[in-house]
Amino acid sequence: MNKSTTRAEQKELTRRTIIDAAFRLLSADQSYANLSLREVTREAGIAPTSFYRHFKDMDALGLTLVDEAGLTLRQLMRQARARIEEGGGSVVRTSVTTFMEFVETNGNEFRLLLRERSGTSKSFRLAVQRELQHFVEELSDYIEARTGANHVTAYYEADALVTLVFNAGADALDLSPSKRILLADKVVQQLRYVAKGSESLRNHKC
Amino acid sequence: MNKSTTRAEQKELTRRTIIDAAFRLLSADQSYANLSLREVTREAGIAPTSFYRHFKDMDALGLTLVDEAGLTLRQLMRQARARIEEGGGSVVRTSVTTFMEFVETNGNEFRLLLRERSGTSKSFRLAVQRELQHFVEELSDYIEARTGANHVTAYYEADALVTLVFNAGADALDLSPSKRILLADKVVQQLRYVAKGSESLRNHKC
DNA sequence: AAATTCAGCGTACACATGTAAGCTAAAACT
DNA sequence: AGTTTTAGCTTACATGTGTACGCTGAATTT
Repeated sequence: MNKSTTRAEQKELTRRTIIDAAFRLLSADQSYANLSLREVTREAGIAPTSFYRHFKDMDALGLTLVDEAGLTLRQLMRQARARIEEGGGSVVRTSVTTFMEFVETNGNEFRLLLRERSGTSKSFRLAVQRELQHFVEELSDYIEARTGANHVTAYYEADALVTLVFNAGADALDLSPSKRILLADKVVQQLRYVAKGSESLRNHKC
Repeated sequence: MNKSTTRAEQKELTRRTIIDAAFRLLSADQSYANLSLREVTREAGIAPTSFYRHFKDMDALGLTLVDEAGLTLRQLMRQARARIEEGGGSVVRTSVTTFMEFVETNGNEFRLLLRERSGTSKSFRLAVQRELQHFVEELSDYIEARTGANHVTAYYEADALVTLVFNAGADALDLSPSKRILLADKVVQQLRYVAKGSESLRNHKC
């Protein structure tokens, strides 16, 4: 325990190298599911067997990636909320724009979440679900506070909103930038339907 | 060209055997993507190389499966519409119930669509998209005729409805029957938000 | 009856995979 | 200074893969 833990430091560094390598290998044509341990270590520049010094197996690495991707997304959305509080444009529009920016600049992180949400590993599916649930709950609280809607209603509404946005993100992946704008317009409109419909069914007047 | 094409018949029969074998191998734990040619032929009871007598490669088989799954779904929904026309309960409720039944009884067909929608093959993604588009357009026409909404509005609304139902189906896959009922309630409510919101924003009165 | 087609098979090969076993050198601890 | 720990390496093996090649016998055509 002398000056600085050079050993542990190096280990952490290699661990990061592996994680970064894995992210780098994800693309439209390669999902985490068909990514092999050897590919990852090749990209990371280490021996295949060295992988095990850092992760129990590919599943463990995958769950780490899901966590990181979720974290990135959450940070971005928090940033969007800050922009909103400071009085920037419409809540809906800003949120959608931010999310679409995430999809555009972090396409492979998003693809990971998107694909593993319906993948063959239950733990992966649960991990992604947890990330999404996070957004639904936050949004639900926001709606409840803002509109005074009852708990269940707010939750249903938030869930629908998140679902629509997430799916639009998935669609965006295969679209040209110009068509993405149209897509954004579509989803903004759809979110308004949900918000308005929820409100309208709440106050049965008229 | 004598009595009956025994040769072509047999070929078609084997083709079906392969298709059925492939469907049988799909499950919560196995996606089409990580299904090997050899696994399929083993299940079908033919030699690996015989596969090529029927399909160019696994992609060709996969696209066939997507088509068949889409067809099954479409038939079920048509049947639901018949039930509705005959005056059975709510349009929304009946549609959701029918879809949920499809997910329950044809889980693996649905999983195929769900997974390949975001898979690594663009042609698969497009194939699934086409199936979904089919529903959106049909529903869009229905809404336009029924409510007199403008073309774009009806389309946006239909798109949102299909997205919500499809996603609920995905969630249903990992749930117990009792929780599926709650899920169905949720999605029914969400669909009503969309319908009501769309209508409400259309007639700006009140 | 003779010739042709072809669905299905067996063999074979080159390749990629996950991971077990054991070594090494440097870091960390005593 | 001596001992222990350990990140990373090399080698090795068993297993699964896609598919090329050529055969066979029966169905079909001539």
